[in-house]
Amino acid sequence: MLFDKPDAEPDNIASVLVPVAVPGAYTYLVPPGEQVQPGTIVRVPLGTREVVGAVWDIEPDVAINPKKLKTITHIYKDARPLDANLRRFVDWVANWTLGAPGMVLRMVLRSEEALLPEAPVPGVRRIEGAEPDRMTSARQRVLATMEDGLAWTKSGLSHAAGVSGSVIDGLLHQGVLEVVSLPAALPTPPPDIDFARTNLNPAQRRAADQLIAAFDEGGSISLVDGVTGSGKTEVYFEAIAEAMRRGKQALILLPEIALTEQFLRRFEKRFGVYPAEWHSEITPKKRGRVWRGAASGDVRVVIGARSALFLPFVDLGLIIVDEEHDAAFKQDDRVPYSARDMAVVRGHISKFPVILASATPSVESRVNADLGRYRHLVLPERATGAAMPELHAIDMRHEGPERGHWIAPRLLEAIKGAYGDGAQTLLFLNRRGYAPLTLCRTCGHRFQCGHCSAWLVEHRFQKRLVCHHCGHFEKVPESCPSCGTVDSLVACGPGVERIAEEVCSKFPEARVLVLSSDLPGGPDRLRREMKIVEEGGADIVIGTQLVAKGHNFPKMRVVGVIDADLGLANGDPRAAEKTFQLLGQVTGRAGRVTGGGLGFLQTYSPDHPVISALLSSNMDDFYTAEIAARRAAGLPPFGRLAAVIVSGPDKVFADGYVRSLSRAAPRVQAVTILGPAEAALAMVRGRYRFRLLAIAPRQFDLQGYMQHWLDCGPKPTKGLRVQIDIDPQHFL
DNA sequence: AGCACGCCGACT
DNA sequence: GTCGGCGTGCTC
Repeated sequence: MLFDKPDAEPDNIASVLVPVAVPGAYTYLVPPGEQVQPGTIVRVPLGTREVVGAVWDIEPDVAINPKKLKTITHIYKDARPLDANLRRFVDWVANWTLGAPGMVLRMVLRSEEALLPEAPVPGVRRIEGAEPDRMTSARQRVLATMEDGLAWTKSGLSHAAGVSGSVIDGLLHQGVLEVVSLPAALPTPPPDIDFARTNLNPAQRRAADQLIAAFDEGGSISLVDGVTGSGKTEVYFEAIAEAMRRGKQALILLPEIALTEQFLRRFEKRFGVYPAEWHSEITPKKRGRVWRGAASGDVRVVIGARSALFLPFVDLGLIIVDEEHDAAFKQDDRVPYSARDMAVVRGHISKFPVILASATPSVESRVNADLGRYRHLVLPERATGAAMPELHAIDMRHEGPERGHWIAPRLLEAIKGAYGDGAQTLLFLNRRGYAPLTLCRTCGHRFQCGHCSAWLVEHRFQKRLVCHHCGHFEKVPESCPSCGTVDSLVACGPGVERIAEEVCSKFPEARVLVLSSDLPGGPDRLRREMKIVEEGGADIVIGTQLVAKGHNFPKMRVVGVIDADLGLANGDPRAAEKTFQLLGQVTGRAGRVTGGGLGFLQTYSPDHPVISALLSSNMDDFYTAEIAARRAAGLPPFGRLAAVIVSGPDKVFADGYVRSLSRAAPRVQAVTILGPAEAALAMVRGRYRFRLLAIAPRQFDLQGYMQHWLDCGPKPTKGLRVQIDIDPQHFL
């Protein structure tokens, strides 16, 4: 076929990545007289609408009829083109996740406001020589405040001079002041490297020095592995200071939940200002400012949730992933990625250091450290000098509480002691509601969710039976729906509400607080209540896993884990790891500032490697045992490939399926996690050992799918997501 | 007939 | 991801 459209000469066309799930870039005509380069952000027609995309380096692989080509409708000249490293990163992530590059680009271009320059702020300035008709004391104060001749915003001026806005309006009206345009405000002023130097203890100093030395290595990874309270944050703050000294920007990634006021205040204490924030709840206006600030270099330090990893930093020189073991770094929808792994990739591409920090590192990070791929920096002691809490097992087989109670006598004694001294106790049980299972005493009927076959959990405050899997709920009935007997329903096992009931009966005078995500009032109430605990406004706190994260409770002396075995046998190959991390974080809350914390683990299996490692306070015991256990179970070596695959079109259904599967066949284990194209390919090519641990909700030929993918290239398949948890180290 | 809903394919 | 087209099935 002959295409002879003279306009479609190569210099008039451009590859544009559009934010939709198509396999590659599309071709557009560049408007006459205009110029674009790779990275230029443009608006293009796509189907019936217009979308924002970016000019890309890759050539479209299908030649299309030049007559079909549409023309770029707008070039965002005020937005800095995305640099080559960021473009490589986008391509890399797309390849890794089997996703469309356009969908990854979409994560970069998530702020529409960012693409246009911010409207200048109106301000006022003194007109040289002009005087008001009458001088009043309010006018006097305004003019005195403006002595320096600089321009002010109206609100800033009225505040500074202590007058109302109408005084300024009056002066404007008289021609004494004029309206001028002020440049838009920065999202935050630059941090001051020398604002308040921290006194580091020798271990912290050594770690900080190594992090600083890492800047000369052009891209290396450090695992900062320190017990709760060891001052990891202060140590990596020194790396941030070093990045700034070298004129580089820094990014701190935190799991969403930990984006707390508390952390921002710590940053302010060291650097004099709050860092720029980036997370899902930031307002569009601020979002635009931070995006633009990152791209222009006006913003030097960003603290954000995982999506901050896709900001277009002009000169990024450091990424810190704090609480690197946290599952919140994994995105499960749209482009499934692990921000921790992709941070490592971004650092590798741009050749700058990446720091992973945790008191309970993930097994794969520990393995990478042991193998020498990561620099391993250990902070063995609390920075304050406070001792680590003394942990004790309470063997429920021998010293458990009486029937129908859940707190063992020894733990009760400890609570009593702390309460008597005015110190706080935390009781941890990772189970919301009153009781996890309700059954009929007469006929044995068990309340089950009609959607997903999980047990319905009684929530006594709300008078409901709730499915914790799919959110389905129903009223607690008066009589058994199966045999009709009235008053025959019995609650089995404890939830936090039931523990609270027991605590209240044993300590009727104590101030008892339940911290659970499902209580009415939402995040605001939780934030308030966390603050109450922090300030000592509660004596006994009963909490689910949300007490494990982010917050620091300085007055907590005793921590009691009601059921330390919970979660150890739930069919997830990471069960031991997750439990270790959770209990490690929770028990770390004890005695963090006030010396001599006490921890109790109520357990039926005190010899389980997770429990005994926690008791020995030697974290290495856990990693050694866990690595050996996974080897023995035939799981592939870490960093090669762990696990599996599959969630179906309906994730709830898939989860329910996996649960019932592991109940029916305890040896079948399942995980759903994130993963890479290369791993899938390697799997098909037989380069890696793997074991299929879970099965898709429907009969699914994984091997066949992968082969097809190999033969025909990536093809989005409806209703299927391939998710493999693998460490990108092998592919860098 | 008229419309709500779901599935499918195209989008340069 | 988003839209339009088209089929199915149900209601005014």
